[in-house]
Amino acid sequence: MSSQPRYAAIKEHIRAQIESGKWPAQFRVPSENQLAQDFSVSRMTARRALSELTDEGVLMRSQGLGTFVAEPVPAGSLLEVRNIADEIAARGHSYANRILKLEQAQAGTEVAVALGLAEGAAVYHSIIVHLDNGLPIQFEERYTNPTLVPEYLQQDFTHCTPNEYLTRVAPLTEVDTTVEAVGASGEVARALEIAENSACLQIWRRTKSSSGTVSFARLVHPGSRYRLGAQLRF
Amino acid sequence: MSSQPRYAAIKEHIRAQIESGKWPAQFRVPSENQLAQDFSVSRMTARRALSELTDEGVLMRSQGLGTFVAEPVPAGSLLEVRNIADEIAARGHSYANRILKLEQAQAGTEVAVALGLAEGAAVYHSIIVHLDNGLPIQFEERYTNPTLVPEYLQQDFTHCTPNEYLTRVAPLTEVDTTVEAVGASGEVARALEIAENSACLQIWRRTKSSSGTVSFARLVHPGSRYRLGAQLRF
DNA sequence: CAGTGGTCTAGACCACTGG
DNA sequence: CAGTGGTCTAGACCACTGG
Repeated sequence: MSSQPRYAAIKEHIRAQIESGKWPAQFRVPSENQLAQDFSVSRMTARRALSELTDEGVLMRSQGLGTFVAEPVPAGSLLEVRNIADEIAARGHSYANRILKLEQAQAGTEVAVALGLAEGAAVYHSIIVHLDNGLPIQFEERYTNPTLVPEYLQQDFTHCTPNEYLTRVAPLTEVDTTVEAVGASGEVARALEIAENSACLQIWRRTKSSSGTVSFARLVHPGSRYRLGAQLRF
Repeated sequence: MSSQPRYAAIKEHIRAQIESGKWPAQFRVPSENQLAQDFSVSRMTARRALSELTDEGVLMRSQGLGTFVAEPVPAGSLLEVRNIADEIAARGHSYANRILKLEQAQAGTEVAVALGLAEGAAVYHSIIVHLDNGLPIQFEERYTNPTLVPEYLQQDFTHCTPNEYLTRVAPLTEVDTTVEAVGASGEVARALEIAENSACLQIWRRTKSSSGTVSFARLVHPGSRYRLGAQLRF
């Protein structure tokens, strides 16, 4: 509960003000000294909250002037986290999936780091293949933090994707995305019904809510059947 | 000269060790206490250097274990159009390129549609391979509208990338981006020095300025040598 | 001038890892 | 156990901005 560091609590408070609209873009946030007084912490701790939010693009700072709420980043559809079932439905196609795995597992190094857990800690592990008009279009391997989403294994993912479920029970506050091209491994090739080593778009996605890192997913799409798009305006 | 903060000097020193190869990936870097002693600073200042490099993805830290050099991951941004030469320079690597083509051509159907010209109209066509530390990292094929950028063919692209030149002469107002995975064609494989059909990240980019569609580019990256990343916050 | 953020110190206590 | 990183304090001096 109160295991959260104090600087994190201050960050959360500031985020909440911005999200509620109480602090719009260009709003001047309290100074380091003011926050230190309000939260009964040292100035260095208040400063850490402001500095990290600045690094994250949420705030802007100017020496002698103060700290201000930054303009929200414009994001194209490439950058939204969309639910694959909705995407397929929007194209007027039929959606279906195959649940290949849904179990508890132990976190390996990479998963532990991504979820902020100890190596070997219990995690929920799912592998689901999503079909567009009967054709496999996404291989979704996902590791979920059991502490934050204890009911994960009990869900019926045939009618509600993990993405849909997770965004409902743990609203997203932050998403890290990496996109790369890889050749299909044997496991992925079989699941997607494509040739081994054929080019695939692989997306790594780490989703966080206010309570911590919720989930870490690898999404693999056959290169021939999927594209990501975005329109940016300046 | 000495106007540089001390934590920045420590960061620079660590970066130099990594770039010179003296500290390879997984190498254990000196502890906070050790650095504090070596540089005659407080632990908090040494810590700041390590923390910032960790946030930047250069180092990895584990409580009780130590701080280690991270695996290098070149990552472009999904959110902005960056100049590949700047990206490479930002990683502390050397940039070079090979100009394979720079000529006038006739627009095919796809190019004509993308640039909003008639089929068969004159366009400028360039193919340039960009190298990161001597390793091909991007195959850039670009079609440019001669009406909007008449001086394109006269540029010296060995020292200024097309991207850099175009953003200078025709400031961007809009960019359409599509990302997909493809197997390398023979031409691309030869230029990037990779095996044919190996997985590549292919980016289509149409850039517009206030006067119209300036340029249409296809950027192909070896899957193993490039990633796109984005951090989104809500 | 008072207030702001930027840097820095010399301590402290804690959780965690390995031997 | 000694060593590591994670958090935090209560001070300090500085450069910068506005009034």
